[in-house]
Amino acid sequence: MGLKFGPLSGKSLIKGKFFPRRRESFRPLSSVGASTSPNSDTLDVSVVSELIEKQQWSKVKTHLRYSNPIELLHHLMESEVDPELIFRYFNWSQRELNVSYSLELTCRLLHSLAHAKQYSKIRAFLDGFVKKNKEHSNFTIFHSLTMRDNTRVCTNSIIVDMLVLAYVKNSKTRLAFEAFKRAGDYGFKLSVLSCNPLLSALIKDNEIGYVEYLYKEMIKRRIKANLYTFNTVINGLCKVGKLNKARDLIQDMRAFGILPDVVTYNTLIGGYCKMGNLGKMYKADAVLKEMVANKVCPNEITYNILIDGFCKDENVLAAMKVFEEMRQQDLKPNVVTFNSLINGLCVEGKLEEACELRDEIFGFGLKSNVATYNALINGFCKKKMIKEAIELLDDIKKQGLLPNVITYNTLIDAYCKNEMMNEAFLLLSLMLEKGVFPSTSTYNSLIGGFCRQGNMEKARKLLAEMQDKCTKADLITYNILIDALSKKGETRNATRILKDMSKEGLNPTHLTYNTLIDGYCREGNLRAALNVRAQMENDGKRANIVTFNVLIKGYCEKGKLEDANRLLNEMLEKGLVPNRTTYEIVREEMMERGFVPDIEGHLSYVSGS
DNA sequence: CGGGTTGGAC
Repeated sequence: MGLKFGPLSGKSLIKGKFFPRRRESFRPLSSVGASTSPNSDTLDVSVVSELIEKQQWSKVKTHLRYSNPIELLHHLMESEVDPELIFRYFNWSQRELNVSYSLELTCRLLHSLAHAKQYSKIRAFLDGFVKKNKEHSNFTIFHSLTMRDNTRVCTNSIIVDMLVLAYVKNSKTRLAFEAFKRAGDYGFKLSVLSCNPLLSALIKDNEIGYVEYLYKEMIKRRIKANLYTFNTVINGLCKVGKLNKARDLIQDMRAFGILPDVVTYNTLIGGYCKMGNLGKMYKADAVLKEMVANKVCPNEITYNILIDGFCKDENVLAAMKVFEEMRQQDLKPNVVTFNSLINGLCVEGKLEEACELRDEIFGFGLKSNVATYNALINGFCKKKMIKEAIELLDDIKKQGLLPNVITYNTLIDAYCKNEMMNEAFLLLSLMLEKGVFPSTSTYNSLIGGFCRQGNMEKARKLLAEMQDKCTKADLITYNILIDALSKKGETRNATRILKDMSKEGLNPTHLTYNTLIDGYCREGNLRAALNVRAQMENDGKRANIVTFNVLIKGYCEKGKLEDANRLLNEMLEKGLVPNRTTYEIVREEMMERGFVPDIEGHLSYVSGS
């Protein structure tokens, strides 16, 4: 391997301007050995590398009088110097001499590190690199990686793998995803080791569309998916309620020779438990049976998921049965188990039983935690027993526990819902005093409180304040504002908010659109209401039962009963089943005015159910 | 070569 960059004396990149060569007048004060005496303009690489190894940086510095740092790096790389030592010099010179190396040179160093299997060094470098990197796009990075033909695609792939991982670790998921996409064009073959964390990050960001894309792309590129990959993707699908797709994936994994494990089934059971619909626990139970049939043994987490599911279904009795079964299986309940049960009792309003259960935790060799108290506080708040809830705040401290953001949010929300805004703000200052940072939920409660009072000015002010503090407004924030404005008759402003949220990259839901449609209907502006419906369907969201109810009511109130009847028929054609609200509208708004709608036949069914 | 999946409270 020849010196590509020529003898150092001839091709100084900085032309001696900043590192003037004063061969005659300069003598080092000390040196490692006789040969280190800089008496020629040829640099002895072995000497410099020895200095680097001993971390004698001031001496390395003296050698830089005869060459510049970039040349020295070139020189070290052309010699057989240990890449780890070169890397040390690279870091030191960047830090202490403020040298900035070209991307190409940096990539060459990464290659030699990869070749020497110094992977942790590459990871450390890339971590720092993505933290501060503002000037290099994935495109330029990939370009630099492939510049030299003496490198292997496989070495590059490892580096790109680690780059993706570094992006993910530094919460730059968008860049990680972009790198993944581009990697395919460059022929880099990524591995599960970066794909799996990327999948998890995308799920955390609610980017399920990208999760599905990534999964399909992995199969296409023959990146070997493993059990974690499947479990992660299944988790993503469950999070957005795509349970059928999640189940299909279990078939996919079998086709790949990977068998579902306890995590797979727990995830799927959890997915069913989190659904809001009726009979969800029946489906969750079916998965449990399937799991056992496939010889996968339920663990503590399986039972906790089921117990929580039944509790959320307001069926503490069933939850208690599962709890008993759990103990029969010799599985130990933990504090999560109890918290779920306590929460279930609280939701059913059984506060005494909930408190009793809290007292039993200790007997199981367990200690209650802040979540235990949060569940209780929530129970008292929902019964409007705010004084008792506040007293629990003292109990938390007595137990040596610390209230967290959820504790404060629960109480602030209770104050806001009971029009006690002053108390709510007192708690806000208390939490700030204690160093607990308000979350989006905190602001949502406060904004909701002002909206309830019809004080839109203060609500908007809070929205601005939260954005100032980098607390992101979420879907709920916008829904609250749109709802309040619609109900106040400020539909124009509500529409403006809808536009704002889209600008923020938040997708309006059925609820968002329906709220706005309701606002226009209340104003009697049916044309605008229909426009919003069209916009919603454009957005891929089909009118649901609420949409129709709101519109039908709007038409009835304008006396346009024929049009209301037409909507009723359309609703049935679309396979939507009228609910109680539909029935009430038809009875109160249509039949009392002597109008008999076509769907009369359906009504007896609805009213009877 | 390295990383990673499931459970509780607003």
